[in-house]
Amino acid sequence: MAGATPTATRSTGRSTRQKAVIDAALAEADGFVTAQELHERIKSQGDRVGLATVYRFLQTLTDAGEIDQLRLPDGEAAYRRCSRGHHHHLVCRVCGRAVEVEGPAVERWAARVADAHGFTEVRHTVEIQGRCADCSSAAGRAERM
Amino acid sequence: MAGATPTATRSTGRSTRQKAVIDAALAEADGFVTAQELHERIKSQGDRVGLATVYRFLQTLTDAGEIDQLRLPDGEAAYRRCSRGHHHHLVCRVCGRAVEVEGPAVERWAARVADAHGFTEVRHTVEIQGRCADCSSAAGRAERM
DNA sequence: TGCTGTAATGAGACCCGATATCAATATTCG
DNA sequence: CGAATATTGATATCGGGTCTCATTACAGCA
Repeated sequence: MAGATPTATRSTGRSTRQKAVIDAALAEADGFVTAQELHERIKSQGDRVGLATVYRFLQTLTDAGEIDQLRLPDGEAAYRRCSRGHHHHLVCRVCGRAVEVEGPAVERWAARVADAHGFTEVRHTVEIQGRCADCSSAAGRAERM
Repeated sequence: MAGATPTATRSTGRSTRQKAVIDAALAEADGFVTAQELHERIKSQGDRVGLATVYRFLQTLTDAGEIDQLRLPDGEAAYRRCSRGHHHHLVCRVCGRAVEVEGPAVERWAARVADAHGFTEVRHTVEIQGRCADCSSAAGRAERM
């Protein structure tokens, strides 16, 4: 654990202790984490980083394209280190578990459709929500209010 | 056991003037609208419906599957009347013009991906944003402020 | 190496979307 | 018609996320 990543200097501004901590916590986090969760995680590690800084750095990383941001069903933002370039997410609306999926077909479709309508500088958002296997087999529709 | 919830048709409850107004406003709105926009729209029509009621009814309709709820990039919730015909939108990020597009290929892709991961009760959201032909030929960088 | 300009930090105020509260009101049904 | 109760709505409240601004720390320069 002590093996703090050397934190390579990125194009995200000056190198600071806080950025290194956030970066490491993000790396350790398996799956998606919200800014608040990340903040808690850091605190429980004994480190101290302001919540605002967590939000700021996550935003910076998102802008730099180094992490991926998505919205949980309730609108809260979640982040994850994105391994590859462009991909989409399949999110369980019950437990929030997310799976990264790729869709070359979708990319082509989007590009084709946009082009056909004369649109440029195109970006698209694809979110698939459902109920994952675990949440389906379990008492899925126990209570619904 | 216990009295199996009749559940029959837990429609949208009693019929009230407010629900009719919201429903009508939702029908007039072409594309997506947020709860607040809908509330404003209703007020400017001379009708009076509480904001809480707008939120409540939109939630009810969403639960009943009569409208679709999606999240705007900033996390705000937007709603759209869910017509039997499923389609998506191509939106110009400059002038806001929207074009309805269909994508059978995307539907199949989404279904296949979800199935491959064991997800059920799947729904998906696809939004394509770009700069339309008019806004491309015109001023280049008129980013919003 | 020490100094200095400036980006970065952080505690808390603040913003705003969404929900909860609860008395008053409207709707449905016997 | 009148009772039972679902619904409404003004407002309080909640919570995620951003902004402010004095303080701190990084990095380049002499």
